[in-house]
Amino acid sequence: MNDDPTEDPRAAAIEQLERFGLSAYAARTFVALSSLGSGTARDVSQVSEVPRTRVYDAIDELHDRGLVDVLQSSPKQFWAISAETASRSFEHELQHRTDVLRTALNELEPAERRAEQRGVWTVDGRKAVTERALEFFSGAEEEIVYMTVEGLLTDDVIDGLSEAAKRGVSIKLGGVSTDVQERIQSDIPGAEMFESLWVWSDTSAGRLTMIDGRKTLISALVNGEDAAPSDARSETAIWGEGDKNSLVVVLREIFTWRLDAEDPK
Amino acid sequence: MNDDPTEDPRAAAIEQLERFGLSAYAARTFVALSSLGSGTARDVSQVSEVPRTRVYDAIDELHDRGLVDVLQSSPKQFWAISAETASRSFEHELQHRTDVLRTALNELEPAERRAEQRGVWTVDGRKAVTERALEFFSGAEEEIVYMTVEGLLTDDVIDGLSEAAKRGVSIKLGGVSTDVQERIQSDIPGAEMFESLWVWSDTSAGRLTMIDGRKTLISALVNGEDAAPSDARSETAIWGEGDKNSLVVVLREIFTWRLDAEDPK
DNA sequence: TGAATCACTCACTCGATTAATCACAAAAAG
DNA sequence: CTTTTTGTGATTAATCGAGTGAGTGATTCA
Repeated sequence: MNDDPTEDPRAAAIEQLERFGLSAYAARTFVALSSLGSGTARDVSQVSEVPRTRVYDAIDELHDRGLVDVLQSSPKQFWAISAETASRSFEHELQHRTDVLRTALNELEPAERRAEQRGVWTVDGRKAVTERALEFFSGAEEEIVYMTVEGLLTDDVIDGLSEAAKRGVSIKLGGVSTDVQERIQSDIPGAEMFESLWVWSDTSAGRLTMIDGRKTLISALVNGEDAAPSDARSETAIWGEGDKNSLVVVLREIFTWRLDAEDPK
Repeated sequence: MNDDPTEDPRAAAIEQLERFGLSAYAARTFVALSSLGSGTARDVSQVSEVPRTRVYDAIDELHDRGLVDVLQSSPKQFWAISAETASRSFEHELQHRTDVLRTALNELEPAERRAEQRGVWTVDGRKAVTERALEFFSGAEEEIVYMTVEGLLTDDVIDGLSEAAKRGVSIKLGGVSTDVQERIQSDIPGAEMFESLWVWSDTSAGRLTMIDGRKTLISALVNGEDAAPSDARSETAIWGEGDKNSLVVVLREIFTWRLDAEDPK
């Protein structure tokens, strides 16, 4: 995947257009026309490497989508709408489609989702794990304990915690270096800090959180299968829910013991 | 296409998920799991009509995307993230991807886009035509003449005109029935109304606009190839740009003649 | 006016992706 | 211990789209 559009804008644009549902020819044709402004099938074919005879189909596709206008002459001339207009057009369409998806999924979602869970679920990938943690935060009612290595206390996590704090949830944060604590104190006024419970600098340590004493998530940083020793470490996590959930029971034991020891009421 | 997600939410959700890049199996599996909350491969297979042996691959795909968590037991249990979380996830991803597309296209776009155009370009489809008209509006510097049948004076058009008016562009509006004029006067304070230049109620009439006397667009309402006599009439338009553009020349003649006659300075 | 080039449409082949089926080993259940 | 169920892997079938080529009509240049 090409994530940096400034490096190879051509390839990046083509990739996105294809993934947005355009055919390969249509995508390359549009990109060619975008940099050309306007031109004939021949022009397009030369810069896009699309067979000239197929440019016409591609143009049809683009014209149907409103991305290209056609000048009826011989040879035909094609004109691409501006980058801004095209982007807005896709933005609107996709926004609309996510709305459709949202209402459809809400429509079929069962009223009650899992009250008590036995066993331990797995989540992989940093994004997914963060997402799950945030979801847990938003369901918190009384207390959130969150212990983490530095790198995983990202802005969205802080936002989530601060949201919960505003609702009156008490926040207990562990594993935060002293120099970052200042900032946290301003972002999440009520947050209570505590020292790491163990040697948290262990290379594979990730995060560990407990919500209202009945929902927990614990993660570790791992190197992907491709044993690249780079710092592109992904994250894998397990979580459990419910008062009698085994993972919850164990972690609750540890947490209450340590927290009480540190902060004796 | 299924545009009404409340009618058949299953089909609507599946379609969107597929178009967002999931395989057919993965889409149907996720939808099944969403309505189930959680379940085994067998459960999923029964409600989704996905072959049981293929559910596992589908789950892999979904797990990689962070849409499904897996409980390692026998039989394995699968759990779908909530409708809201899933929708947000897609929303973020697509937002990011349109941003990538936008910067990539801007990167490629030539500095100067067509100064003078010979010939007449075509645009089809109401959305595309409106889009083009709005683009023209945003490029206006002095004057916009816009003549239209009632149905085509939509909110986005009014917004576009009002934006231009704020920049100091003078607006001349034609074909607006007296009862709607009131509202226009409040939305676009400086707008100047004029009577239709001809029998504008002609069934196939669409809209007609001229920007700064050097850019014009004229449209007609047409029935699609599928000769359904319903009111689902689409729109087809032609436009031209440049002082010497033939379409521009002709329309400018008509407009200045009629406008001067009506509004003698 | 005629020849030659060019533009466009249409029909077809090939290859890749993916849906779908089947066979088999491992694990639970009775 | 037998029987059913679960999970993995391999294999086939079908679908879609990229790529190619033939053929017709238009345009240009001699």
